[in-house]
Amino acid sequence: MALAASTGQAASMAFELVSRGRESAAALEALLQGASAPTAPPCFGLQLNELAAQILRCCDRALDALQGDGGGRQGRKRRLPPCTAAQRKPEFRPRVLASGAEMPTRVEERRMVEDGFMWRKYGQKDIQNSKYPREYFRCTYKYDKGCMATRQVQQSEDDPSLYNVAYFGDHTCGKGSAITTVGYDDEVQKLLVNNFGSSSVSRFPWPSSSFGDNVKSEASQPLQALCLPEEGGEHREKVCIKVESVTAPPVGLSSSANVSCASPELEALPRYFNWDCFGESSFDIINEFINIDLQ
DNA sequence: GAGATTTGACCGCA
DNA sequence: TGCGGTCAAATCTC
Repeated sequence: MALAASTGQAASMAFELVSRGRESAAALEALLQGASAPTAPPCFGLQLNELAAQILRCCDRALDALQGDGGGRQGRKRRLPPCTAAQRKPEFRPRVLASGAEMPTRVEERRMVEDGFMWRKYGQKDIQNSKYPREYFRCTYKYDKGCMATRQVQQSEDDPSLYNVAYFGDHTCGKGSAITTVGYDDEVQKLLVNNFGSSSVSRFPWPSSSFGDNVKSEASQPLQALCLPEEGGEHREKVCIKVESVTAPPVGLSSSANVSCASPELEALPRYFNWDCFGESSFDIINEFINIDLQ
C-alpha cells in the first residue's frame, strides 16, 4: 500500500517535471524557429532545432508512459550484455560475400548526421598504444551509389573531450541529404558538398609542401584553435574546437584532415571552416556560435 | 520488421 | 606474426 502510494507520488512528480521540461523544450523550439534568420549559421540552427525536437519527442514518450492508462508505449527491452564469442559464434561461419551472395540493398534517408552526409558505423577497433578505440564509418550509400568515402573517429588521449576525425575517399554519392532536407541555401550546400568531394589539398591555407609522409604538420601548435571563454566566472558548458593536424593523403585516397571537436555532433563546424571559411569570416561565424550556451 | 549498431573473425600488409 | 581495416551475424532500437 505504502509502496503503491509512494510510487504514485513519484510518478506524479516525474510527470510534473517532464511536463515542465516539455514546455521548456517547446519554448526553445519556438525561439529557434523565430531565430532562423539568414544571418544565423544554418548548421547551428539545424543542430539545435533537431535537439529541441528530440527533447520534445522524449518528453512526449515519457509522458505517455507515465500516464499509464494502457495507451502508452511499452518500455523497451533492456539492453543485454554482449554475448561471448562462444555463445554467438560456436563455429566458423563462411562470409556471405565470399559465397557470392548479393549484398542487401537499402534505402536510408532518415538518419541525419552532423556533416551533411550519412555515415554508417561498420567497425570499431582497439588501437595499440591508444587508450581509446577507433571507430570506422562508411558512407551509407556505399553499395547503393558505390560511394567509397569513409571516416575514422578516435577520442583524443590528450583531451578525451576531443575527437580526432579523419576523412578518406571522395563522396561520389552526391548525397548531402541532411543539408538538402533542412533547407540549406544553395551556396552553403554547394560549398559543403563540393569541398567534401574535392581532393584538392591546395584548398588548405598552408602550402601542400608541408604535408609529410602521412605525418603531422610541422606546426607545433594547432593550426587553428578555439576554446570558448568563460564569462564572468560563472560555470557554463562550452564547446571547444580545434584543428590539430593535417596528414598527407594515403596513396589513392583523397586528402584527409585530422580535426578535433569537443562533440562528434559538431564535426561539421571545424571541417566547414577548415575547407572553406578560413579567415576572418570564419571567426565571425564562430563568434556567433560562442553566444550559444549549452547549459 | 527494417535498419543501425555491436563485436569477434577474417584478411592484407609490413 | 602482429596490427589495423573490414566483414557480417547477432543484437538492439524504433
